[in-house]
Amino acid sequence: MRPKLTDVAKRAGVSSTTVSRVINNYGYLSQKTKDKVFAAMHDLNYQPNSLARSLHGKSTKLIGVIFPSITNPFFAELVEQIENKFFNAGYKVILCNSADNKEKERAYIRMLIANQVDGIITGAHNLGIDEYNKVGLPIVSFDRKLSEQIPIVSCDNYQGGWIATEELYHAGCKHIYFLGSAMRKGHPTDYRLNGYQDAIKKLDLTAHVHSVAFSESATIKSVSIRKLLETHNPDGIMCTDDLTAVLVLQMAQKLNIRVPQDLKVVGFDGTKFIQDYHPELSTIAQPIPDIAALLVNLLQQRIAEPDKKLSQTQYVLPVKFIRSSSTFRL
Amino acid sequence: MRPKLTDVAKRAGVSSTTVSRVINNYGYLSQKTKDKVFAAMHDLNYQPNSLARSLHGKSTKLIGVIFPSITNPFFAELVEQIENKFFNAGYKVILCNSADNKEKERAYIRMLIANQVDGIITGAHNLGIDEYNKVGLPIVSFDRKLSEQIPIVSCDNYQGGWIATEELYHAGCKHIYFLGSAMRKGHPTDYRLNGYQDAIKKLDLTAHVHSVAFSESATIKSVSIRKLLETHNPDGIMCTDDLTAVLVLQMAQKLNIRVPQDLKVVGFDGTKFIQDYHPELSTIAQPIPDIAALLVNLLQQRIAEPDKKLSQTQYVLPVKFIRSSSTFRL
DNA sequence: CAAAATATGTCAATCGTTTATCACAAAATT
DNA sequence: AATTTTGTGATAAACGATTGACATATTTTG
Repeated sequence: MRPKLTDVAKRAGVSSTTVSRVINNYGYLSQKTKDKVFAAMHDLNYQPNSLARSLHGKSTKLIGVIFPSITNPFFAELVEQIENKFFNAGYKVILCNSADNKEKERAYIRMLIANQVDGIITGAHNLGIDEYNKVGLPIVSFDRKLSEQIPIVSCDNYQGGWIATEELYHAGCKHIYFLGSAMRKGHPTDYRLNGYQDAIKKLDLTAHVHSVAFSESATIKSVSIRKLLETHNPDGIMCTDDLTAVLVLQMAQKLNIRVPQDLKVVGFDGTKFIQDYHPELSTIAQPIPDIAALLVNLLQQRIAEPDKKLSQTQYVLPVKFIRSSSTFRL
Repeated sequence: MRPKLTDVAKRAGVSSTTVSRVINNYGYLSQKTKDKVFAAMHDLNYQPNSLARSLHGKSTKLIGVIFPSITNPFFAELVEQIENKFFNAGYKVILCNSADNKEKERAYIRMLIANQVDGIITGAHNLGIDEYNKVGLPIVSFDRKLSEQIPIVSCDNYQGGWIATEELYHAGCKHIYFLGSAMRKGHPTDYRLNGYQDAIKKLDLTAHVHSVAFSESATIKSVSIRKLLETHNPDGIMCTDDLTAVLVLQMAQKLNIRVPQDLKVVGFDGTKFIQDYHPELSTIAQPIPDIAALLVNLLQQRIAEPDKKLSQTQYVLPVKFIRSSSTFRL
């Protein structure tokens, strides 16, 4: 059996009250007693049972982090940074992969509530606003409006769409296509689409929106991309994410379309992973470390003062264009 | 305040004992009472406090999953599958990224113990055997021997190293290099190296081991790879992981070395990610779904019967060679 | 119709820790 | 020498749910 507080007390030859005082560092304590107690804790390899502490009222220091998946490098990097920052702040992260599944997301939220987490960061987008509203816990959302009470952090998706389009134009493209999941109401890619559309209008070009669901497999996406490349004649494509952009580059090579001469491609996300392993791709980079830091800070604030009125509900962080050889001949 | 059991009882007009009986489904219960209680639970959006339940003796249904990082697609896919399987079995996963940091790993283990997790799956390799031995919890290890009491699951690393070498040889290579992190005692890549060395010996070739630390950044690895390609003259390289292999392909292209004509490359891991986004890479594929399933099953067994003698301590799963255009001209 | 099975309630102990209250010394300060 | 500060202990009530013991209905069954 795991040692408990009374075992430590016995071993140290003090009362259990004293041990608790040492652990929680309150009241009057002599250095001598502290040392004795710490020694006993060490000898027994004692860890206070956090269930019991939390049950009494102390917070659990547990955070639920819900994202659709972690196999997408963007989410992986974001989640890893979030996890790291929370670890440094003494929190533990329960990983929840919602897998774009409404039921799973709902089940996760129930589970998180049951486990008395201190707060939730969610980057999943399946549930309705009302469901999130009645959670009754500090929540911070990534990239999607959930309710008036829930702060949202995102990059400047609109600006990203705009810049990508403009960059393609300045690189000489006249037939610029938008490729990605379009028209899922409230979805962040919508803003990227808006940015694209407005830029196209300003540039006096025609908009071409080619839709592929974000959740489709790479193979299916590739088929759709092949069709796009073969039947239409794009000279520029802005993709709503880097992985789709990589598939475009792949297909272009297969079809002997020269990049960037005949076709220019811009991605979106700009993970460290893509920069390392697909340095040829021009992309709109989201500031992942900043996003993670802000999400974590905001949630900690909400935890500290749950009832404080939100001074701001939207936090939009700037994106950065990374120019590389998929748009620009070096 | 979150509703508690007594609130449900009050609302349903029954005793708290009855509510508990409904929740835990024991004793005699009429359908009518059950319905009333469920309705009350639903109305109040009640979730039993799992801290209290666990404190009483019920298990926490929490599992600690420790891996160095999740930005590596291999770990991401493995962790995602592990998380999924545990979710389906009613467990929650606490994500622990050890970041190849001994102190962090130690801190995580203490934290997991304090949180009364039911068990741990670890794919991190920093701590000594004795530290893992005194954890006193069901543990299953991925790819590394931790102690006699801890089952290990891994793919057949030796066989993988052997096959990769043989495939390069049969594709015509005479100067086959081993590229990866070598010589970290007890590390899984050692077995891959052994496989390589034994195959080289059997084929009457000379072994060339080029070492790059797994943990180095992509840029530093690339510098090392450039040197390898420029100063030695490999016509075949077996890499200890796919990402390193991708860097080799990148550098080969930059140096105008034709693949597979002048240089053939084999990776290791064979994630879905690499197959989708680097289909040109030949690789030794680890059976990720099987590994995940086995890890989860074994841990569940250990949790169910912690004192049962281990019938087997090593589980080695077969690897599969995936032939593609980095070794074979299509 | 008596006995057994079913259905619900009351009460109290328990899990391991926190924390408040009271008590009592010993040490430090007036 | 009297008072305050400091250090420690004993006791008990929480936290929220579980569970066993026991009591008491109501329904079913032979």
